Amino acid sequence: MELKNNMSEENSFSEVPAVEVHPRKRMKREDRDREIAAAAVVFFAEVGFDGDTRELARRLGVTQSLIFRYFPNKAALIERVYQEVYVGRWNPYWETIIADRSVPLQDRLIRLYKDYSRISLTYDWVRIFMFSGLKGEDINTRYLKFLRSRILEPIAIEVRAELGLPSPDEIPLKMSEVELAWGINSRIFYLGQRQWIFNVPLDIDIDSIIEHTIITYLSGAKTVVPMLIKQD
Amino acid sequence: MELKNNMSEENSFSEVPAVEVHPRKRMKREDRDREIAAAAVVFFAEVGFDGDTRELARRLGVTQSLIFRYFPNKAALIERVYQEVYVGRWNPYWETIIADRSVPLQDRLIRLYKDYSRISLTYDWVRIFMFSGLKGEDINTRYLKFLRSRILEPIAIEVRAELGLPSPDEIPLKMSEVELAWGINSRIFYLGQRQWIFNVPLDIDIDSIIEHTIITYLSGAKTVVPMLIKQD
DNA sequence: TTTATAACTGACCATATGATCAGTTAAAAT
DNA sequence: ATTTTAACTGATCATATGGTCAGTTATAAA
Repeated sequence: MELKNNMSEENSFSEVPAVEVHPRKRMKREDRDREIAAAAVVFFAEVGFDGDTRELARRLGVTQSLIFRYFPNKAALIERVYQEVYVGRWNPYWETIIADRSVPLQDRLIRLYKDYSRISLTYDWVRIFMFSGLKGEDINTRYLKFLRSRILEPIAIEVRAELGLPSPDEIPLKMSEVELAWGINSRIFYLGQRQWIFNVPLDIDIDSIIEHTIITYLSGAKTVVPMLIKQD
Repeated sequence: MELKNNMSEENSFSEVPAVEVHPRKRMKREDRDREIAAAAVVFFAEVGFDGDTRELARRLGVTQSLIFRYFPNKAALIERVYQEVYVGRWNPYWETIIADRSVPLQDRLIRLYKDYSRISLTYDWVRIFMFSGLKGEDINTRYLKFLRSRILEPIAIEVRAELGLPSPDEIPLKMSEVELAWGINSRIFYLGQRQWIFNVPLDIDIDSIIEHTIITYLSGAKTVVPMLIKQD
């Protein structure tokens, strides 16, 4: 098997110009804007939000003052990075997979998390997420609340159905059932942290781990959830 | 129930003086040294290692220059913080709990992780761990390798015994079995991150979550591990 | 080819921060 | 009470960094 040489495609059209260091000198406002934003994501993911704007400019092959002609101040640039990463990379498709009862639940969850991990186990994503969290930004809080309502609670509901237990209309979802679903996400996210933050390699491939995680979760849910919904 | 007024104990002896802002002016070298180190842990946990030494000094009620009479430079102070947090808080007792087969495995694991979480789900611990990881320090890598050999592999071995499967002498531990045990830690650690970094409150108490986590893990292991050790 | 537009630069400012050191003073030794 | 020790301060330096702005120049319109 040989790698396709995509160098030959260089002069093809592209909506978002890749972050090249030696392109033409002057760019259209919109293009340069996107270029700076994209480079900022990578740069801040690497060094954190205390990263020097001069260094960012150097990587872009541009003066530092130019950055401040596109963004009023550093905070605005960081805000833009959040938009790119948190808002821009969410895929509504994930929400639809979960409820599709024509597919076995185990398969749905595996498919969901394999796809989700392609975004959220990225170097950029994992590190930006941690840097912004540690900075005390509330965007993380909002993201996780969103995740809870769009992914975790739906999963807990499907588990009820799968196990032939009463629907949430009859017995409302317990917090502990949702907590159990957090377990999946924590597992996945930790993989990203090991890879991109702690530098501890994963010994087996991510897709296998995801499969085991889902199987473990469902297996555990079968044991634990019936107990949980009986408690007052 | 009333709060005990411990103000009256103020002039009692104490080995390590608490971080008081208005104690006597001059301290013995050893005491001040410990005081600075302790304050540095809290301070850097809060704001990160880019935190200003002047601000740290202000919190100690001391001049900034004093800090540099106790530590040659900021890097040395940070190194000291690592010692306090990583080395100083490890409890060898954890390693002994696991192998005590007079107690059911489930109980051992629950006891282990309840105790472990009292340290590693601390505001200071969780945040220092992330800040140092993001800074690229290899102490995190070393810590996790240590954790793997002292906690996770032993757990995987006990699971083998519990399930009546061949011992590691006969069939060596698979990476995937250890990966499964990582699942427990990832779950626990994520709780800490939600609390102390992402500001997403835990809806139920940590001890319950730990119990569910262990039950889920063992339940999943029963399903998955026999599969794993059969693969080539 | 000339003109008009706006992308871009270079020099500069104000402030923040790690680090140094000569000198001060509380507290222990005499 | 006096001397000695060492904990501590205050002023200062060098550099790094966010941000500004007058002026330059590539590029497209005329």
